[in-house]
Amino acid sequence: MIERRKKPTIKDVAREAGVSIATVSNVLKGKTTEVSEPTVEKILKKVSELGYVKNMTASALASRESRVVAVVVIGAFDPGMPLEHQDLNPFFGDFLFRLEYEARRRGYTLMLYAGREEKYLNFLLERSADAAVLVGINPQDMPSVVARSDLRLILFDSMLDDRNQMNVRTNEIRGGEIAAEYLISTGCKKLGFVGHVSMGGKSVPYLRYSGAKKICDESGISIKEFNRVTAFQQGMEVAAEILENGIDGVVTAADTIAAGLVDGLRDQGIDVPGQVSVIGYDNLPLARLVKPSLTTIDQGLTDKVGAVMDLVENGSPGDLREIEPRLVIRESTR
Amino acid sequence: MIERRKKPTIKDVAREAGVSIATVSNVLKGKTTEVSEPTVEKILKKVSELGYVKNMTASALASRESRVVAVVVIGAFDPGMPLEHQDLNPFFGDFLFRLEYEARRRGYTLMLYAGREEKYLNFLLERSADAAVLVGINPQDMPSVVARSDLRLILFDSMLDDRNQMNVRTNEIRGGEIAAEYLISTGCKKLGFVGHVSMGGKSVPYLRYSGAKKICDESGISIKEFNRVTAFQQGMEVAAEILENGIDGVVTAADTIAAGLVDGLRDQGIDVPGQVSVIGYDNLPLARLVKPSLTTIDQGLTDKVGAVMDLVENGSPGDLREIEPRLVIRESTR
DNA sequence: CTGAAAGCGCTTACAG
DNA sequence: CTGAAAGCGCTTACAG
Repeated sequence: MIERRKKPTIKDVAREAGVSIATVSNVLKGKTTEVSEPTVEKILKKVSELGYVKNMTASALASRESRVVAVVVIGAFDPGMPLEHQDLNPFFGDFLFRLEYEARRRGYTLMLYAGREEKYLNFLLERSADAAVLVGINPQDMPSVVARSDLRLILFDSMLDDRNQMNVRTNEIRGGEIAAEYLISTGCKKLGFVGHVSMGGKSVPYLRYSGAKKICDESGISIKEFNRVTAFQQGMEVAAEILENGIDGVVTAADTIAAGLVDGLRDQGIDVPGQVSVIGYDNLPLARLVKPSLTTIDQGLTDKVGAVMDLVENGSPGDLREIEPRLVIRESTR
Repeated sequence: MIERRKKPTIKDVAREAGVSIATVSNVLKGKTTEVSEPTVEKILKKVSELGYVKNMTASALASRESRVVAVVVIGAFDPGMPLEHQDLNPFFGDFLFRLEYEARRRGYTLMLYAGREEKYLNFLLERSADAAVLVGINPQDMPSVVARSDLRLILFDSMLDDRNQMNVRTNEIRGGEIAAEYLISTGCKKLGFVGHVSMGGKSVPYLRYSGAKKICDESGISIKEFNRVTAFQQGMEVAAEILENGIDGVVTAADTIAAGLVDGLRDQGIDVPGQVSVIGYDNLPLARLVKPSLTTIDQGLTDKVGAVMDLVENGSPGDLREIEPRLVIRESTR
């Protein structure tokens, strides 16, 4: 590399300003009440003259505060699959960029981990983040070592209540209820639910399903579940089964599935919403964009991301922030 | 927080193993040739007994190697817009997750910056990353301070040649050529190009356009440009203009635009590809998923991400890795 | 109000 | 083959 001037350190600033590095350090972190006005001015002047920027690595080591938030997303991306067959749920990108914005606004930087389960432990332990956000984590994916470390752990959309962790999620049962209520109110007589329900009570899709089922039971309407992973393709493939079962209203666990289902139904010559109503989940940007645009459940992502950062900054073990979902009516329902 | 055992340090390992911390450090970084077999065994045993994990912050400070790669993505996300109107190009998510996988495979962690231009300078300077990947950066977005710092800079899909930086990109001109050649070979008589061409020769869309134009000129076929930002909505809105101009083959600068255009054309009762052929760019997962599925230009993302990490590890200033694009034929062309 | 000094947990010549 | 010591660039009581 080309010869370059070394980056100035706090020592350089101190020397130039004729003060000690302790004083510079105090000024830099805004403890200006403890330092006289002229000294502050002198230091700030030198800081900008020299183009000094604090070395966060050194700061983190000394203060034990890194202002880094680790984000762990498991299973969003399957390295075993060729890229062209990856079907990354756009939710993860939306979530990440939105969280990054909120984090930076508050002076934090995001570190990303998106590998497979077994290995995120080391990542969390060796990178001294102030907090870690675990997205969609299952109990079996959470090594007890992590649960016991002194890292602030924030579980996002996870079904793992533990008084040592913090949780942010949407009221998923209510989301399922809202979806079913709306379909029934628009005249649907036989409902279906498409999502990854096989994992039972601890999974998000299952909770959405159980909310929908509760409403159906109360209304004397039948609901049939179709166990499918969150992916466009899976939604598409389930279309035939929906028809065979004479279903006229479908609650899905994700907009991606719903978009696939709508396409699948259209391929079979079925009119949506004329013959079958479909309701998505998440209110992703794509929900507006597909044809017909999707009626969906907004999971309140903006609020959730804010809640995550609130907990990063001021949360206590056991804290739970549950956001209420909201129905967004578009064209895929009657 | 609950009372917890402190994390063991290299000192604890050294004490337990009865050696100096220097020896432990050597063993941990695989310099086992310099240490006797029994000592290595003894140390490794204690490491796993104590559950010792290296503190990368301290390691980075001492060695000046953080094994962190900073990723800077400008303008993918607009914080000023409400989330439900965000139209984040899924490309960014795909790119990020794919790069994360490749980085982790090689022992690196990703840090993300996705804010606005002016502020990424501090981020880059205060977080001592080993290298920074700047995605789709324009000359005016690159402060000279960054260009001059001793950070390894890798420009991705950027049009900023400088012998101090490294570059990874697709041969964009060739991509445009391939697209136009194919449309013409299938019988299209009048072409259109939709993309953000207004920035001229230094922008990626413009290069794609100029490749297409070159082929058209050689074949005596006309091509009209439609200046649109990369977004589904924009593709949709341009449909009417395409028809007014009697165009029967469209090259686009992105799959998202192409998907919007196809929907827009269908809304107007036009058959794709029967009446108008449309060709995308990027070969995103969504290109397979929309109806009709998109013929598109694969930009070789897997190769590009590999090239990025090659440069992070072994690149020299001025290095350029240019990946050749590839035509992927699906249903949106004749 | 300001500074000297110890310390954060590592790495790196260098001496033996 | 192994260890003592200095140092990375900060922060933090504490003394004056």
